[in-house]
Amino acid sequence: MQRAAERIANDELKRSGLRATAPRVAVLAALIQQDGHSSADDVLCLAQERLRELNRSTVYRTLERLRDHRIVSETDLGDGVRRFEMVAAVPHHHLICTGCGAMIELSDSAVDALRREIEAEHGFRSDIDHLAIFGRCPHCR
Amino acid sequence: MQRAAERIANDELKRSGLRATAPRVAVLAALIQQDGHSSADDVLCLAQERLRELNRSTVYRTLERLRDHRIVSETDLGDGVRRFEMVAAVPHHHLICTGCGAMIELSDSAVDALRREIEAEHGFRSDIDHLAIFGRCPHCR
DNA sequence: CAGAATCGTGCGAATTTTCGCAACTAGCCA
DNA sequence: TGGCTAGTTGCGAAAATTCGCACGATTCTG
Repeated sequence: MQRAAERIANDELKRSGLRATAPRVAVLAALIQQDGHSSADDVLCLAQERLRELNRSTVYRTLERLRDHRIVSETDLGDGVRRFEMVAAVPHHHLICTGCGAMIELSDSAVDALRREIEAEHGFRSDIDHLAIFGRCPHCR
Repeated sequence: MQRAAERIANDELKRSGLRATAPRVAVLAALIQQDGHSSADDVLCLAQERLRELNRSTVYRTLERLRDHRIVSETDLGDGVRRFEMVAAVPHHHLICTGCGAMIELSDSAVDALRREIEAEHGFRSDIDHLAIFGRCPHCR
C-alpha cells in the first residue's frame, strides 16, 4: 500500500515537471494515504515514518509547491489550522455554517459558472479547487 | 479625524449589537483610518496609539469578532499574512496571478450569481465579502 | 568533464496566530 | 444594593507558519 502511494506520488511529481526528491515523495505519499483534510502536522508525522529526518519547514515548502502546481488544494476550514488534500478528480467545496459549524458539501457546478464568467470577462484562469464558504445554514438563521 | 473614526467605530459597533469597549473602538477606528488591506500588526500598532496597553491577542480576537459580524472582511492575499479591511459598501474581490502577482479587481456581480445559486439550492446564506481567487492572468499563461 | 548557476534541504530563529487562565466589567434581576 | 452571569481583556505560553542561511545535489553550459 505504502509502496503504491509512493509510486503514484512519484508519477504525479514527474508529470508536473517537479523533481521527485525523497522529501517530496514522502509528503505527497502521505497526502495520498490520508486522503482527507490533513493538517501540515498530520502530513509531517506520517511522512516522517518514511523519512525520519524530514523537516517541518520542508513540509510547508513542499505543500506550497504542490499547491502551486495544483496537485493539492489548501483550505482554511475555520479552525485555526490550514488543511491540505489531493485535488479530487471531481472537485468539491464546502459551505460552513458559522452558527452551528455544520459542513455542507457543494458540488463544483455552481462554482464552475463563476470560473467561466471570470475567464470570459478577464481571460483569467482561476484555480478554484476547494472553496470554503462561510455563512449561515437554513437552520441557524 | 481620529475622533471621527472613533465615533464611526462606536456607532458601527452598537449598530451590530456589540459592546463598544475601548479596545474594540481602537481596533475598528484603526481599521477605518487605514482603509486598505491591513495586517493584524498594522492594526495593533495604530490602535496602540490610542490605547497603549492594548494586547495583541485582543486585536486578533476583536478582528475575528468583527469578521463574524461582517463589519470587516478577512482575506489571504498569498503573502504569509492575513489582511483585514472594512467591508466595502460595494463589495469587491481580487483575482491574483500566481505567475506575476498581478491583482485584478473583480466586481461582485459575478460572485453574486454564485451566492444566489447557493441560497436557492441549499438555503445557505453565504458571507462572501472579499474573495481572493488565485490563478493565471492572460499574460502569464 | 570542469565550473557555474540553480534548486532543494535541514536547521534554527523569527514571526504570526491561537489558547488557557485569572482578573475585571457590565448588565440583570431579586 | 448585592450578587449572579456572561462577556471581555491582558498576560504569558503554546502552536502554527515563515524566513534566512549554509550546505549538498542537480542541472546547465561550454
